[in-house]
Amino acid sequence: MRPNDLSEIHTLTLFKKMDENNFAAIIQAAYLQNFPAQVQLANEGDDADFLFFVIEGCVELFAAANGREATMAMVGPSESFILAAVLKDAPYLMSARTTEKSRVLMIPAQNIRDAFEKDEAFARTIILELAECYRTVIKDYKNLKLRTAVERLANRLLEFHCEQEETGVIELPYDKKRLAALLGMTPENLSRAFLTLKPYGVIVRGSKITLNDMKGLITLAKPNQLIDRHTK
Amino acid sequence: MRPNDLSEIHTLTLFKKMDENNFAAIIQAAYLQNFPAQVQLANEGDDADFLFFVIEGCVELFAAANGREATMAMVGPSESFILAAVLKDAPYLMSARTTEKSRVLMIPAQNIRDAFEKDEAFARTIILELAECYRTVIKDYKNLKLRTAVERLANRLLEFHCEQEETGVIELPYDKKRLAALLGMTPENLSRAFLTLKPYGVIVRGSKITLNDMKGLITLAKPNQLIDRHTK
DNA sequence: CGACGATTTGAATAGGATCAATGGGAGTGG
DNA sequence: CCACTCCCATTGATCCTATTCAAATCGTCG
Repeated sequence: MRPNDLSEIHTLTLFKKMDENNFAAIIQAAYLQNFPAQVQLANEGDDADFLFFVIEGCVELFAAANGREATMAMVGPSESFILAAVLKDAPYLMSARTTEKSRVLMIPAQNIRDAFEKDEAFARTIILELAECYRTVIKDYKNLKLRTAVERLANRLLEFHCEQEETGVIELPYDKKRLAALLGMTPENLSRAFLTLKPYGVIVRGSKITLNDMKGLITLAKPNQLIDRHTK
Repeated sequence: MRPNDLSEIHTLTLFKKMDENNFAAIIQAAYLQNFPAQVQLANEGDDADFLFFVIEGCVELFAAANGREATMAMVGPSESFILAAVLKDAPYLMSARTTEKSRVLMIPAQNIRDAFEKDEAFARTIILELAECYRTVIKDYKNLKLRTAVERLANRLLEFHCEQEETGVIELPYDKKRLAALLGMTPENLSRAFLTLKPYGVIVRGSKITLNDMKGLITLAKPNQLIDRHTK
């Protein structure tokens, strides 16, 4: 592992306040790997062998049952995934795959559990991280239960806008197929939802989306602090 | 607070391994109250003032937006709710109301946060509790995304059956309106879903449900360890 | 008994899903 | 550089599920 990588990893929320020795032990056991797109990193139902962090790139969390598949979340740089399974030493509830070329940190689950036994500060940090993850899922769940497909799309566009430069132009961070799955609809339906948003100043050209009527779009979307990540 | 109540509370997962002094401090600050049905205990958006435990009865967690309302979960005896908001000192993401006469333990949020700072064993217990809550929501989310309404109902019936005596007869623990909301459908649709299950041996009489064809029902429901609470 | 809310049933509608077919880029190989 | 191919995305048509609105029925509690 290069020193550069190491210092970057040390700035991850989960490790910031960690005791140096424990951090060193974890790093020693960890793998930092580059993966191409479409590599499956974890498989629903398997025992939790690793805790993962996306360092660069993007990972899709998904689940399958009854011949259907659903995208549960997209994980971006500096975010971890499947922390709960690792802590509980339980099977993964979701599978994970890269959606693009990605650099991923993998820490053996046992090392995480050891550290959490030994290192009090680490345990407290984990709590806050877990609590945040929990609240995020609750928000996603509310989003799905309380909004129509078009509303979900509108709010997602507003989130992308906030995450990016707020220039009025968005670049979709992954393809529309995945966006559709994430929003809980089919690709066909996503296309139609974009059409529905046209009167609200939403212009689609490939993966570039232009928002010409923020006010109108916001009126339609009714973003909500208790559902959406972005504050406004 | 009566000694009986006290010992019962001490057996709650969260407090079992807690240091006696810290436990005493928390109990001293706590309120154990009886509420009639339909009392709202927490309000979405308010700051988290209390951590709640249902001791007896039942509490509905719900959320509202855009003129719609969604039931998120039902909380039964010995279970806590809104732990994450309390730990993060953040606004509640859900509201809570009793659905029947209930006995509820309320612990001021600050006392929980203090204990979590001081008591290492408590902090570790909280992690496992939080991780479990997290996994539960993920399961609920998968349930909603991967199953049709009828499948959700069938699996819920199987869960009730496991929670109760497995005698082939279920007593619904709350009214059908709420069951429908929990399953993400309208009451009308729930009625129709019950009709759909008739060929699978599901007989409805008021709040009593008879399951005459477990095998058939299970074939339809396809219960799944990675979604449902009951194991089989 | 009467009133009210809960539940069921019926009919019409809307929102999404599915199936089928077409258009459009991005990458490959000549 | 261009043609080809493949996959993604769009569009159209149809189907199906679930919601909505309306009305009847059932049950429970005063």
